[in-house]
Amino acid sequence: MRKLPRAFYDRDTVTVARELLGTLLVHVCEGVQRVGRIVEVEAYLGPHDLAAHSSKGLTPRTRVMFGPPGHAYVYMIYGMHFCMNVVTEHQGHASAVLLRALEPVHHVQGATRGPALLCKAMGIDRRMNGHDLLSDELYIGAPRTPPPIRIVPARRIGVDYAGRWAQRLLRFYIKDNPFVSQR
DNA sequence: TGCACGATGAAC
DNA sequence: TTCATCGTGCAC
Repeated sequence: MRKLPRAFYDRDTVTVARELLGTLLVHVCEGVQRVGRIVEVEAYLGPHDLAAHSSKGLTPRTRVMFGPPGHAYVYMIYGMHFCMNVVTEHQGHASAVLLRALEPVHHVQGATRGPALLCKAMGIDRRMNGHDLLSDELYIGAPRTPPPIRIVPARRIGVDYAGRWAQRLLRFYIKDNPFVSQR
């Protein structure tokens, strides 16, 4: 499988978010290669985006978002779940794409509709925070023959506190795909 | 040093 | 609609 190069991530975050749809997330964990097709994502544009964690500035938690593109930003939410992002754009821009739902492809067990369920099913936790996505353990690949897809823009989930930023259509999912999260 | 709250999910 | 559960960021 063709591993997405650094240059893929080092672009406009909305472009990266849209083009991530249909690609394959791969995590090799304890000898097991888990693969899932990305079917739903959200773009977080940077410190000016009040829904983005990086809007709090450079802190120990948001450090990875401020780093170079093509790395995993994994954080704990509600004291019990993990969510995975892909860092985008050049160093210091502090933007990322949240992976919200997967379609199981290989060695994926359990529900994958929702950012925390996705991480659980793929075996991704805080240990993967800051991990390079050009590594052999965790990466995203392009399918050889990507099927045509229709992309639907929507409001991001759970960011009502972000004022007008909550209204922006920065969530994207594959139309009619049954693995897109409900809500 | 304390405290309110969250890019969620599941149960009721 | 409520709750589980804890790291973060910010107030004091």
